[in-house]
Amino acid sequence: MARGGGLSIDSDPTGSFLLHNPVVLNSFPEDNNPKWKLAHMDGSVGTKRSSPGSSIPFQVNLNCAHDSHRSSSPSDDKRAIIDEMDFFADKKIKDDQVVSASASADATDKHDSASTPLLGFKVNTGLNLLTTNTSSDQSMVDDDLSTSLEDRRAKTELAVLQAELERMKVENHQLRGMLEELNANYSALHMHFATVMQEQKGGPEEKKQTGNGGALVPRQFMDLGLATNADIDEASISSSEGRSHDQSGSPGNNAELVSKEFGKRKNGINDEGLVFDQDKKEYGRGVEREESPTSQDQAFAANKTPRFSPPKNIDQTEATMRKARVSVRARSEAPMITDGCQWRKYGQKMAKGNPCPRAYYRCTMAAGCPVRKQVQRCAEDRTILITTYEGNHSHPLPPAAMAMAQTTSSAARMLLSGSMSSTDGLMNANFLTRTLLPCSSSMATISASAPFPTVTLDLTQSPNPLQFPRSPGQFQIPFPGIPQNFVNSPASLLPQIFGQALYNQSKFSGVQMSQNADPSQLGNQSQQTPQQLADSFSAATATIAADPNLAAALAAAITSIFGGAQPNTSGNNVNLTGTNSSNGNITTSNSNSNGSNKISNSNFSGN
DNA sequence: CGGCTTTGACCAGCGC
DNA sequence: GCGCTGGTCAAAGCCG
Repeated sequence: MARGGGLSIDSDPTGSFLLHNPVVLNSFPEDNNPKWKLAHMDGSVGTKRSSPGSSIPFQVNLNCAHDSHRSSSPSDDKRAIIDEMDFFADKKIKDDQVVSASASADATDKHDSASTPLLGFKVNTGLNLLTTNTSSDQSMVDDDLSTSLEDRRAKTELAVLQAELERMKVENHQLRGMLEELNANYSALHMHFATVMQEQKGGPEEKKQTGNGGALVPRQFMDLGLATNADIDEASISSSEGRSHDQSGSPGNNAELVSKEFGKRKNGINDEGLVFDQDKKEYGRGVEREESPTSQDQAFAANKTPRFSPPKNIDQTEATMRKARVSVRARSEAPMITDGCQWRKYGQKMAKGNPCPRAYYRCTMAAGCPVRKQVQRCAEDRTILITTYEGNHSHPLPPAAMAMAQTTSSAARMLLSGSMSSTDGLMNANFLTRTLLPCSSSMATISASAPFPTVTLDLTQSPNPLQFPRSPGQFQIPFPGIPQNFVNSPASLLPQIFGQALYNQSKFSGVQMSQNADPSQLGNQSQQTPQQLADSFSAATATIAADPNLAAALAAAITSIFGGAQPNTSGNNVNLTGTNSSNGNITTSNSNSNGSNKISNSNFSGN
């Protein structure tokens, strides 16, 4: 975390992430800049067709009006330039004028062949009215035609840039306003939730809600659904910091132990169902446990909206989530995808049916963090890296790590909340499909038949609505367009973008599910659980996320803002780290590892 | 020297 | 019960 650096995307202190981009637009002439790709992901970026020599790359277009030019070939530059100018000019200058103007400019420098004459043309068609030096421009015409054109172009560019800057400022203000409103709403909602909780209960829960210095601080999204447990976890860690971490027990399971006790205290649930015991293969019975006749099921029988029968369900979800897995498939040459967390490899095994070894990592950002991940290359396509996450972090996360944590947490919750609502895994998948489908192109797969509930987020698929499930019983949910080259990028920003998108959508799905389950519950505010409240708030976020123009900007900004509530996140900066940057990501040199316990002839140079 | 990786060993679950 | 497999442990070695 302290080793941040390398590739990063910074929001400004106010969290105006996307709108900050125009400032640096001219700094990345090539498309391999992550910022650039990021901007393209959400469809909010209109064009990247400016010639390298042009200094007017208006890539960021929140109006998303020029997407069609994204793939413009060089031959389309003429029209593309016209579109650029459409930012400020009245719509549609006649094409024939454009052609004639550009034809006369063929003799100019190749880099400027598109922009120079067109800009000059633009000046003549009135854009120059935006400048304050029109008269001087005209005087220059008398002296030297070429010099005049140059100056005109420069001044026009200046005017255009100034106008664009102004526009961006306005949009920035608007977005800031929206974010502030969202923030205020969130705080109000959180306060209301705390009040309700205090009214309903007292004692430990009350203390938990205000346990962080007594003040209610907006938590990051990831914690919303699990606020109580998360608080407990943090309290556990902080209270045990003084003593050495005892690995002789169940290593890394302070959180689980506390969670268990918390569960017992609150629910009186039998340990058998909720104990998270690493020594007993904590991932082995996730689904089965759901079916055991515990008090939870009785509650379910009495109340068909298990998600909202308060804390006990949250506990159960939490416990089950430790068994749920979120698998991310992405093309990457790197040994691991960058998720912002710090990992320590603790094992490597050959898995059946895959010549590539499977590496086991555990989060080392905090002693006792239960989160683990497995990294393995796909047997069929070794360019695909499969990373499987388990558990929830029991410690504050750096901004760069929050996205993936949110992703896994949300996906797991989404899956598990579905399984809690219905014993039919198909419903969950269909539900997920329904709720996540609207803006999608990458895919997610739910495996109901796995030993533990697993959500596979497949970012290797090209957008194709006709894709079929990879295997029976699996369902694929596309995700917002993530360019292939983006995923391929070793400095992939995938976690941030994807994580936020999924998170927002998953939250939204939670709301939908709640509505489907029992609409009457929604009217009863006083009985809302943290999950409900979080879902309600997140529904708004999801709605925003559905807007391709604002999704990325708001997602990043919201993440940065709420992430700022985390103790270890200074300010609202969002640092998206690339593969080579930081946050202590292990860059395992697994290329030297034969990596087999009992099979030693693998020369696979991956994880 | 501390942190990390490597890797053989161990354990538990599961199917036959 | 046995073998297979997945998951984890922990000693040894490496590295900065």
